[in-house]
Amino acid sequence: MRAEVLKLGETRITPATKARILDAAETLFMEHGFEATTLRAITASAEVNLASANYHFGSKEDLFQAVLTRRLDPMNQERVALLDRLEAAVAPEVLPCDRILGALFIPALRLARDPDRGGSNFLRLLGRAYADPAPFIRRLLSDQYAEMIARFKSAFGRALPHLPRKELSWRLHFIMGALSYTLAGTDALKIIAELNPHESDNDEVLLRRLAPFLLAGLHAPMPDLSEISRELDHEFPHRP
Amino acid sequence: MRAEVLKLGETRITPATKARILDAAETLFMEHGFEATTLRAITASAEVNLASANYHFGSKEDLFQAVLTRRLDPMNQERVALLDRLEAAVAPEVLPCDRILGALFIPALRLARDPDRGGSNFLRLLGRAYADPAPFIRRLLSDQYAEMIARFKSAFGRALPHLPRKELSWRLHFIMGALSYTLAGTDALKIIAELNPHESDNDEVLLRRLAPFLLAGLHAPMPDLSEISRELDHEFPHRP
DNA sequence: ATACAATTAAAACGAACGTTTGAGCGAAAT
DNA sequence: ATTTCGCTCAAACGTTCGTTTTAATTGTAT
Repeated sequence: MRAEVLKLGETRITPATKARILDAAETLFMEHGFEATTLRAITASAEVNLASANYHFGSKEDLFQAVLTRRLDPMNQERVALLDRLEAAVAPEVLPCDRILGALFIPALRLARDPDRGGSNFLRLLGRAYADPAPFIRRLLSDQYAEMIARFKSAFGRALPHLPRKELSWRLHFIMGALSYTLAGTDALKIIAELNPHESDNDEVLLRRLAPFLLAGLHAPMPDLSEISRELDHEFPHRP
Repeated sequence: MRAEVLKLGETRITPATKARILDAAETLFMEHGFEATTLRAITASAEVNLASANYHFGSKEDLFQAVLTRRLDPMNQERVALLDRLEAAVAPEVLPCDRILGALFIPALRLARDPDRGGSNFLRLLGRAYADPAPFIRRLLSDQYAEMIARFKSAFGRALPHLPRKELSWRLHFIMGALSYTLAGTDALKIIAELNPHESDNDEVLLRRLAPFLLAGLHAPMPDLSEISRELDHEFPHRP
């Protein structure tokens, strides 16, 4: 069938076709999402034959997975490695929240600044994938993120020992959501917010703005979960 | 062609078909997204003829718009109306941030608790739509949100006079992002966070947790946007 | 040179999509 | 009683999708 592994002694280089398909797919998946992107558009953009996509990657879903893992896996490994080093540097003291957040953000920033690794295109694709309802995408992200999230969660748990574990889980959920949503860069709301889209901040400045916002949220007091409906029922007695 | 408006004196009731299509479309669009949901699945679920969808709504995009505006328009009107009343009640003093956030959240909570208005299904659909790259969806949301966002932005501006307008725009962007992402309810990350998905919080408790988180973010200190690359270049001198 | 496996190329496959058609129906209007 | 009109229905339209097939081409080892 297919053989991607080079046997010993062979000098055949990896064909450019495969990389061209990955690059084109990354851009088009980012622009239009998974369902709305066709293999014909991808192979046309990559200037390769249609059948090459199925030959090299199997199915469209496998291609999407390849596009995602190519960049996401190394980035998450960087995140964990950076967190390890930062924690080791201050041991046995606990690493404060802002440094932990840094370990989460800096690898994303570095990826955004490196055009050879997809630049901000890939981060947008990642943000979109977060909100995609397709089961195989959710499974894929779960697998890719599980380790990293667990590692950061325990780090945050040490930095915020007073915070109940369940509340911490939710706040991490909010953080990952805000991060992915921001990176997805739906420009519709930027325009709403009266931001000039042409002189708009790049991803770097954007994450610099997001970090203090989320840091403050992490240190927020516990929510009052009692008397849920009081305010709710009282605010709207009648139509004005 | 088509006539939805009843002439004077006519007593013909609105056919159930139209509502059945809207309800089925709401659920299916929520579950699978716009592209992956077919008109055949919608009409089959609604137990109506396939052509009925095009007859009543024109195109698939128009149907999606009808599903969205049916609930979103009234909810955003409620938000603005509630904000007006809260501000009038404390005038001439400025309304504090937590009350403004309440005006943003409470109508969403009320919608989530009302099964007749789509319950939490619709909020999930809304969250998904936020991240959808399709241009017509982005245009649609821009139109639906523009007024409401502008109104809340000026309210927050009065409550946070020290905050630069651009920073406020971004924080509002983060808030709407976190809100929609949370409502979208991608369960993949809930599982990651080791939350029991079966005894999971409902939308009401969820928003109660989100509100203090975002409130703290609003009051966060200004980010330091100088020396952007210092930390970045320093953290990774070499591979370990 | 010959054999062989990897890759590309062109064409076609069946299925599923959004949409349209035209006949038929029942109730209101004339 | 007949016409009109909103609506439903089964069927088909043309297109496009992901994938497969078959043949030609390439480069490397025998």
